[in-house]
Amino acid sequence: MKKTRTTPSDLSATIAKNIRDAIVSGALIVDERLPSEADLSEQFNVSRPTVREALKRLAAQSLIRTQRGATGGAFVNHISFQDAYPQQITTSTLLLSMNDVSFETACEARFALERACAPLSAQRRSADHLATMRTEIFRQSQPGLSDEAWCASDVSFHRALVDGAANPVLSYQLAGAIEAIEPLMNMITFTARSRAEIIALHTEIADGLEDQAPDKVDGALIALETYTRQLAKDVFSRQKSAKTTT
Amino acid sequence: MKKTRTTPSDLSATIAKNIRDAIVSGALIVDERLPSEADLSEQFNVSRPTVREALKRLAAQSLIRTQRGATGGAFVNHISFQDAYPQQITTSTLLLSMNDVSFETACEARFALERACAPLSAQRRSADHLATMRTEIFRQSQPGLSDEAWCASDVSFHRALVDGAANPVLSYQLAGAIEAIEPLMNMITFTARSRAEIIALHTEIADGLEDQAPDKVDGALIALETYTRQLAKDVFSRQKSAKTTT
DNA sequence: AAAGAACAATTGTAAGACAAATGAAAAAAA
DNA sequence: TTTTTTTCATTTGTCTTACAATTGTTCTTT
Repeated sequence: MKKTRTTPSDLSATIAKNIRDAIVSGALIVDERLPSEADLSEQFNVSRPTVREALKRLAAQSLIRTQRGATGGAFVNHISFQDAYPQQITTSTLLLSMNDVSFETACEARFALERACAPLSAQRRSADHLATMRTEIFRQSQPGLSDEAWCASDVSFHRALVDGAANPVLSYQLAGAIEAIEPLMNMITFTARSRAEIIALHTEIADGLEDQAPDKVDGALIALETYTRQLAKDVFSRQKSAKTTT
Repeated sequence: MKKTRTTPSDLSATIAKNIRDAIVSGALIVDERLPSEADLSEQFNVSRPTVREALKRLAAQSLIRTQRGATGGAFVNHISFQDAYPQQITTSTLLLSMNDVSFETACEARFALERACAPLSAQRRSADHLATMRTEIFRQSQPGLSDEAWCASDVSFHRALVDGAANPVLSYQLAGAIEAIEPLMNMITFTARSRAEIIALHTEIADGLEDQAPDKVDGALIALETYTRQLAKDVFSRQKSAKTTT
């Protein structure tokens, strides 16, 4: 071994970490302008392309934004919950698809989190949230609704429930769980019969929230979870038997 | 306007999105090798530095890893929950610090999520989880414990609770919530008196889990939330009065 | 004084070069 | 023949230089 090699021979990663730490620790505050790429390359003793690679890493995490022109540069980004949603969803989706998470596990997590929101939502939900849920229930009852549209409506319904809790931290956390699991849900809610059952439970949930009756909502969510898991079990066993007969 | 300008004049972002979509959609599978940077720059008709900026964006999201050498290149990464934790925590931390999330809101979310895990944990917690919790409680009872060590121990305790639910999706979601809120918690748990109270509640939680008594755990968590919020209120009002007298 | 033109600063992109790593193939030695 | 060494080709990591595009500022002209 020639050198101690504390650096992982990846300057752009090192520089990115350096700047990221400065942002997280508060040394760089929101909307503050970073030194220009030329200045940074001098400070860190690297070339401009290397600095740029580091900045792109940070941009990928929405930590900075860049602007061209005379007064341009890289600025510390204000990360809103809105901005963080897509990243959260992308990561959650990949985590589920790459780690052999069973439907059971994903479903359990999703409903556990959603049930955590329900009491708060029953307490605070606005007329808007209730209206959204009623609208989505109506949409779901339309016979011609495509599977994709059904799923989108289902997501909207449950997001309204979660948003009703009026806690952005919860909404953010739940967004990943609900949206990432939706593709898995797609497979099991395509028959008219299951739709009718789910609509009935959705109605019970909306009623419970309107009446500010957390127990009623909780019961409906438990029923919905049970029903969903039963449907999934049926679908999977049917797939298996179809495979053996072929 | 000269052009339609669908491209935001940010080639590396466009290329990154292109490849990211291929990964998320499953067109590129785990451990598959991407074309070399030279090939990619030909395919996308851009220079190699631009391709590299795109790849660094993906690397920042842990979507790919790169390797030098003859058989090297960029490979689609297998994202484990373990890998995703730090990103989740970084993002959550910044979201809290940048969005004026009140302590009340953060605290409410954290305990709502944790209480969602508690029944599952009471059902499935292993001896290991219980042992970890007992160990941390013991550590917390040591008089000389620094504030930092106390907080770290507190995090370990609650993570053991959450991990006891044996649901990686829940553990992942909670990691962000618990760890990101910890800095806020730091401010309020520094007196011996509050430590003693918290240790008592921790013990109640551990007992409840050991006895597989979810209601007992839930009660203790509610008490802990109430106590924490009361402490926070006291600290803030004291800060305010200190400010006015100065 | 107002409008327009030139200017300067900064990021975005390109091209070419060399260094470093690394596996594979070829050559040499046992 | 088998093992070790050497060479080599491929690929990423980094640097240098250059130019294009954008945009606020300053100067000039009307």
